[in-house]
This record gives sequence, structure tokens and C-alpha cells, in this order.
Amino acid sequence: MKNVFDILQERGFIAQITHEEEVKRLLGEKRVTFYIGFDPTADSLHVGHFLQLMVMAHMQQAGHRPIVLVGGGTGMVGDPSGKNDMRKMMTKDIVEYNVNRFKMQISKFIDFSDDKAIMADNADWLLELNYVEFLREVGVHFSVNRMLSADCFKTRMEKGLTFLEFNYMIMQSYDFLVLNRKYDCQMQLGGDDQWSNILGGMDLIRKSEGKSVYGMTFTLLTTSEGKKMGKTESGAVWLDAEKTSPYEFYQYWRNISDNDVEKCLALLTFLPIDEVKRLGALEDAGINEAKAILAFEVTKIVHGEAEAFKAKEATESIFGGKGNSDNIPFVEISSSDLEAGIKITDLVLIAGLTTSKSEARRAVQQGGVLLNDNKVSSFDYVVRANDLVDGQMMLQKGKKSFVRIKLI
RNA sequence: GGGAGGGUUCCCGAGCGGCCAAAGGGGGCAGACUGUAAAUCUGUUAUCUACGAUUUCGAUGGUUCGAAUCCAUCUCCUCCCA
Repeated sequence: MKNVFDILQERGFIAQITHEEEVKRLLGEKRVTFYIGFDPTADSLHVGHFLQLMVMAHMQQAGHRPIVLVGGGTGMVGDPSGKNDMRKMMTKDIVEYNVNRFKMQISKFIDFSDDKAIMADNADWLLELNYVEFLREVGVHFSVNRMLSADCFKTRMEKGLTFLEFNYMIMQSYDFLVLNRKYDCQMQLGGDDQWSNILGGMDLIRKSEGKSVYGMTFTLLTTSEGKKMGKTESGAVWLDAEKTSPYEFYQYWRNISDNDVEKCLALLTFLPIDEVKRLGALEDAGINEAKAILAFEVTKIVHGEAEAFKAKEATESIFGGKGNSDNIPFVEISSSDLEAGIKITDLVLIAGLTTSKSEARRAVQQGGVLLNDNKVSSFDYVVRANDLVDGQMMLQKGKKSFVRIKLI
């Protein structure tokens, strides 16, 4: 059986690693307990978290034991790494709410049965710390000079850094120590922006326990243009179906840039690496087809096969003229409203294709709104019952946004 | 604690009494070209009961016929000194 380290490496996950040889040996030898932390900065996981979950899944498949650490405590402070400005402080209630959402979502991806994985929340130990005791036990081991020279504080040295945030690194380091004592956790993994924080924890464990532990970071999901992946005009791409529908989710990957196809296939799907390479090397129509596979596979992992299939069918129906149009997202309007006549701008707004009537109006003026495949020529147009085709209407804005209008 | 500078529309950043819904850039959206890609070009980018009206320039109150622009108080941020 292949060492999971090699798998992660050939798929392009690994960015930095503390002791390559030791880690590789360790992972090949025995069951290793490792952890990744997730701070509850929002009420849903997003694509960046998904990458971390994929790593966990690979590790778990190789027989190692993941600890999912939810940051109910660290979330109260906020990680300054790589941030230009201080995050807004979240209230306790929001943090708690988000923590619960995270726990629910994560349990869909990781198998927690039979002690195969552990869920922990650092609120359990961070919130009740005694300040002076903590300083004496943990604080002594940190050199402020060294911390300040850490890369993750660089940008903040210019713009200002509060003591609150400065402590984040120490809290995260302490997490590692606690998990090491409690579960014999030997590795911390994370996004590459977590490198400094991970090193902090390793140092702390070495100094206070005299034990060697390891750290590994993963490449951040960026587009070939260097932007963070998983952002759209309407915000992040969420894993929560309520916040980003499976169809939208599918579409995001279907529209990915040519240059990013191979990377995404390797990182975000379980397709064999040879297949990934083959698909990534395709050109023209081929690479376009590879995107369909990518979209399907990723959607399948996140939302399940049935939803992935629906998204695919909807897509084929819209863009390929075949397939089942029943799966295209829809909104419902009442037949009495339709009887009275609905202005096209209102309909566009109801359908969620724009966020204001002004925007809807502009879209119509620019020739960007189509009703049942016909360009709507005037924003004064009133939609009536005779616009129904087979009892419904297809409303389109631009080239890619489609919504069915159904009657209730 | 003292001093200096600053908070402008999604973001950056001009404006410093009327010509300001506010230059320019980025981003977004739409159109052309395409492969639901990238690049490029064009238009557009507060809201609405829309040739007009309403709300926006950290907050509140004031001066003025009229304020993003002036004054007062508050608040937050950055820098320098302690």
C-alpha cells in the first residue's frame, strides 16, 4: 500500500513540512493521530475548508486518526495571519452557533464511528483558563522577539496589531499541547497560512513535554491568477446547500479556468492521479469536458450523488439542449399574480437574478434578459399567462443564469 | 497621557461650500468574440411608484438659500512622543 504522504505529495497538497523523512516514516509505520483546526468565522464551511477535509479523508483512508478541532475558543479571538485588518469580533452567541453548524457539516465528510476520528472544541479548555497560570505555564515558552519576526505578523506590523490577536498564536499552540497530552496527537496540519502557528505549537510541546511532534501545511486553493479560489461575485462558495445550492456549486466548478482544472481534480476529487493527469492535459473540447467531470465529482462529494446528478442534468438541459429541465432551479409565483400581470423587472428580481429593480432594468436595457429564449425588448414589458410554455417560463439573465418560473 | 493625520459609494482612492449620486482604477454585471475557459474590445455599475423623486460621503447636532466639503461634540483607525 502506498504511503499517504506520497499520495498527498503527488496530488499537490503539500506546501511545507517540518521533517520530511521522519513524517514519511511515521505515516508509513503506524496509526498517527493528527489534527486540523477550523475556526468558526461563518455559519458554513467554504471551499477552503473543503480542501482540508479532503486531506483528512485521505489520511483517514490510510488508517490515521483525525482530530477535527473546532475553534469555539480561538474563534473568540480571531487569527491575524495573512489578514490586513482585524476581523470583526464575534459575539459569544454567534461563535457558538457557528461551531454547531461546523460540527454538523464536518460530520458528513469524516467518519467518526469506532474512534476513527475525534471531534473536539477548544472552547472546552481555552475559555476557562486562568490568566496567570496560563502565562506561567505556557507564556514563558514564547519569545516575543521571535513571534514578531514571524511572517504572519508582517503585514500587521505596519497596520497595527492588537494584543488580542497577538495571542492567537499562543492559543493555537496551546491547543496542540492539549491534544498531544489528551490524545497523543503527533501532527498538526493546516493551510499554508498556518505555518507559523503550527511551528509555535511544536516548539511549545518540545519545550514543555520534551517530545517531538510534526507539522505539515497544504497549498492554499488559489486560481492560476493567484486569487483565492471559491469566491464569487455573490460571496464565497459555501458547502451548505442552503447558502450555495448544489446547482450553483456545480456551476462554479464547471466554469473554472482551463489552467486550474488539473489542480482542482487532484485536490478536490478522489479520481486516481493518472486519470487526473490525463484529464488535465486535454485541450479545447476535451478540457471543457474535463470540467464537467470535475464539477460532477466535487458536487458528488459535497452534496451527494443524487444532487450532483440533478445539477448535471439541469446543466445539460440549459447548455446542451438535452437532459431533464426539471432540475433547473425554479421559483414559484401565484397564478393570480400572473393573471394581474407581473412587470419583467419584478420577475427578474423575484427570481433572484438581480438584487434590485434598477439592476434588473439595466439588464433588460442591455439586452441581457431573455424570457423563453426571446430577448425582452423593454423594461416595461408585463409578463402574463400567455407567456407560459407548458405551464412554466424560462427566465434568463446573461448567458449563464437561468431560473424556471413555476405557478402555484 | 500629549501631538499629528485620517474615516468617501462593493474595494482602493480623488473631491475640500453650489456645475456631486460624487473623478480614476479594481472588481461586478451586460454586449461582441468563444469552448458555460482565458485574453481583448464596448457599455454599465445607489434606490424607487424613474425625463422626476428619495437616501448616501464614520455618528450626532449646528452655521448657510445651499454641506461629502465649514463649526462643535462623540466615535474608530494610523503615525510620532511618553
